[in-house]
Amino acid sequence: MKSTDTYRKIPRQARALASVDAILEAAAQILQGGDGRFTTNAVAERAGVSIGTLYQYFPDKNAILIALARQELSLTGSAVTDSLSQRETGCELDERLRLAIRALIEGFHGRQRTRKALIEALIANGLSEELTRPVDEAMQDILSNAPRLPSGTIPKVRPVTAFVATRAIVGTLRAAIMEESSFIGSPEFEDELVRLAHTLLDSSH
Amino acid sequence: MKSTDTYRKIPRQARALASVDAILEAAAQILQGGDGRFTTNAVAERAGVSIGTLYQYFPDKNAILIALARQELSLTGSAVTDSLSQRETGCELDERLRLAIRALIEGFHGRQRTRKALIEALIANGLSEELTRPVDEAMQDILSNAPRLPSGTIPKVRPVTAFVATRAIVGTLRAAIMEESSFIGSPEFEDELVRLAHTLLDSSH
Amino acid sequence: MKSTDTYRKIPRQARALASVDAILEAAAQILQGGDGRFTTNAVAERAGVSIGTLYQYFPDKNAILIALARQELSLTGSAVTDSLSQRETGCELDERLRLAIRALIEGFHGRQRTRKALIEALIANGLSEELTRPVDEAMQDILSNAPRLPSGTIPKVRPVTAFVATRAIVGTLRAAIMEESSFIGSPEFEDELVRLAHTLLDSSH
Amino acid sequence: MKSTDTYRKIPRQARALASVDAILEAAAQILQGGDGRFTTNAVAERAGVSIGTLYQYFPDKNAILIALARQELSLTGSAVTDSLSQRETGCELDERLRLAIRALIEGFHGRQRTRKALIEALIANGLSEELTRPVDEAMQDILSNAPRLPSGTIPKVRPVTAFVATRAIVGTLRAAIMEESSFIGSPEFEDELVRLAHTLLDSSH
DNA sequence: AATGAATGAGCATTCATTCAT
DNA sequence: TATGAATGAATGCTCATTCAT
Repeated sequence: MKSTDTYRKIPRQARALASVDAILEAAAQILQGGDGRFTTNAVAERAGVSIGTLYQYFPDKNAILIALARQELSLTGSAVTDSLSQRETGCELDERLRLAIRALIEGFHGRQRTRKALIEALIANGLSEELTRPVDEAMQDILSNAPRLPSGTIPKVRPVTAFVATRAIVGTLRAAIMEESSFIGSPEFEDELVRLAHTLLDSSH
Repeated sequence: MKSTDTYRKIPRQARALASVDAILEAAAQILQGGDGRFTTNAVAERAGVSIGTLYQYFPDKNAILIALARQELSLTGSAVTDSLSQRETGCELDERLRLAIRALIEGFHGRQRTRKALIEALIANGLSEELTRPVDEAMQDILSNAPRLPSGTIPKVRPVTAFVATRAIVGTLRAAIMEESSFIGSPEFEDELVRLAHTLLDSSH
Repeated sequence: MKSTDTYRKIPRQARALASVDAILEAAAQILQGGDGRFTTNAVAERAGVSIGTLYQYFPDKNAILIALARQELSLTGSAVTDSLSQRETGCELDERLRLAIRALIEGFHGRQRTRKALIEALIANGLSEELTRPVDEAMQDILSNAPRLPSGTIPKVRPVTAFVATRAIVGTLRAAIMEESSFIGSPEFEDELVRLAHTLLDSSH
Repeated sequence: MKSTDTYRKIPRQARALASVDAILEAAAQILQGGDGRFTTNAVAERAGVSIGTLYQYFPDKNAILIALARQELSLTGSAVTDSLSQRETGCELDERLRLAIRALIEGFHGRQRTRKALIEALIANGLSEELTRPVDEAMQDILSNAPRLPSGTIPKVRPVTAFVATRAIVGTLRAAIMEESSFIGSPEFEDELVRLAHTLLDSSH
């Protein structure tokens, strides 16, 4: 039922690349539509591609979902770790943290309806781990490569703490998306999340 | 698309009540099974009841899911608000908060696999709001009936803060369940959540 | 599939009669409603009677339909033949014919929606002969007991002619009902049908 | 409830056309069979086609019925109007009328059992208007394009008259089919209908 | 007699996937 | 490579009818 390989064949030619892109874009659009119409045939049709071609590049329906999820969420993870691993001297810890949170919010912000549908679709197809994995990886990354405190010491963060902190933040963001909350764009929302994030670092005291 | 009424007819005879219970129990078991076998026919069969009987009490498939969700999660919400609204003199704020968190964790704790599957099924069937609603109601409840601070003043909690706080806690719990994390039973987990919860009350400073 | 006996048991007690009446009335009402909700359970419920009781008096669903059809259409046939067989001297043939047509129209006129639904239901349940039979019987009746012409001779009407004449008239009425035509109440409509009926008698020239 | 579009997709390949034909032919045969077995699965099976293929070309069960009805009755309407609109000089009015009636009868004549079942099926599925529509259109056509009288004047036919005339004729034909009457093939039957039809034209006197 | 809970065969429809062209 | 016709297992749901109470 689960597809381990995302792509059936690596598309080499320009034409093939265009097809894959069209398929993913079509998938995103249909997801955005919101009606329960996310079928392989519908995706192919919207992509202007035959259903046969679709199956040339994706072994099954889930593969499309996974590919789309990776595309949509990859920025997110890297943006956060990038922000956190910045080592420019002038950059205060507080500021770096805020930037990371901001990157995270922005990552989740765009194409909100698509993301909501994507999350639902992933879960509906038994691929919820596909959602938690990147979060966990980011967390591991942060833990092993944590930003130094002003004192220069590396904070010792317990696994539980890390778990709760990451899930709390991502869970809040996910809830905001799923409930189509208008908070998500506001500065107060960012403030609250930053405050939440401090929990992570303050726990080492 | 959505089923507003959970039950089609109120069961009067003992026989009927037994049927409804059997159906819900069968639903829980099948969900627990984890295969994508949650079909009305499968539920009826496992309940030892005909498909017709099933539909005598539930207007459609979703209604079963909703009824099960309410049964499984109702304790949760009320347990929390009960804990929070305790006004025994000797009971410190900290203690009350901890009790509320504990109630929440315990509500989510039992039958973990069933709950995970239930959550997935609710989302897969477009009923994700059924998950957020009780949380939101609890939040409203807390907001309008907040525990007094030691000083005797009622803390003014902004909506954003309340939103973030509730979603952070529930999001963490949900993640713990979905990832089948072993943290969920540990005291440290509870500690971390309590610390998180303080964020809500401390925001009025 | 077809029910030859309309009633399972002849209701003797007042209570039983009331039940039967209630059931037929409920059936008529539901038919009138027009939504495809004509189910035995729905009829029983509307009649304020249990489904078991319904089956005490009607062997199957079709029996209800047939009983209702006979009740609704019996007047029609007899009214026509009554009109046609009047032998009062002062009554001109033309006048008698008009009265017969009028009786027919009036028979079809009331409870138009119910009749339409009844016709549809009868056909849908393979009971279309239940509709044609009374017409045919009336025709036989007329043929063997035709009104005398002014000259005192009995007109010789060929079977084909009788067939066409009766079907033309009833067919027109039925169409008017099925199409919910507003013509059905107008005097011109009556005039036209009378003219049509003359075909029958004039054919013997 | 009603299917406005008869076809879901227009068949392009020869294979597809063959499928559609097979489905319609199978539908006709099953209808002819007379058992209440007109199910989509039965049609597909008899057509030697998978149920999926059936639904590729027909949006729902009713669409099959409608398509079949149009195929079976289309000739009818056009044949009549063709006959009526003939303007060859040598052709008398009487003759043209007779030809029209003959076309109508022939249209209804063939495959009598299929037609009976088709009519029943249309009505049973709430598509009775599908039966009256072509008649009404033909009537409108005749009204606006009536054959000239010998005198050269265009007869003014009142709507009621047209209604009664068309319904009388079609109603008679329908009755003949539904009752499986043997009259339908006889010359006398045609004569009677022609006489009936004269009613329409003679009404302008 | 009346009740109403239970039954289950049966049906319309969907959609991921294949494969001949 | 691309196409799209074909597949068919699978599913949600209805409703006439029975029978224990």
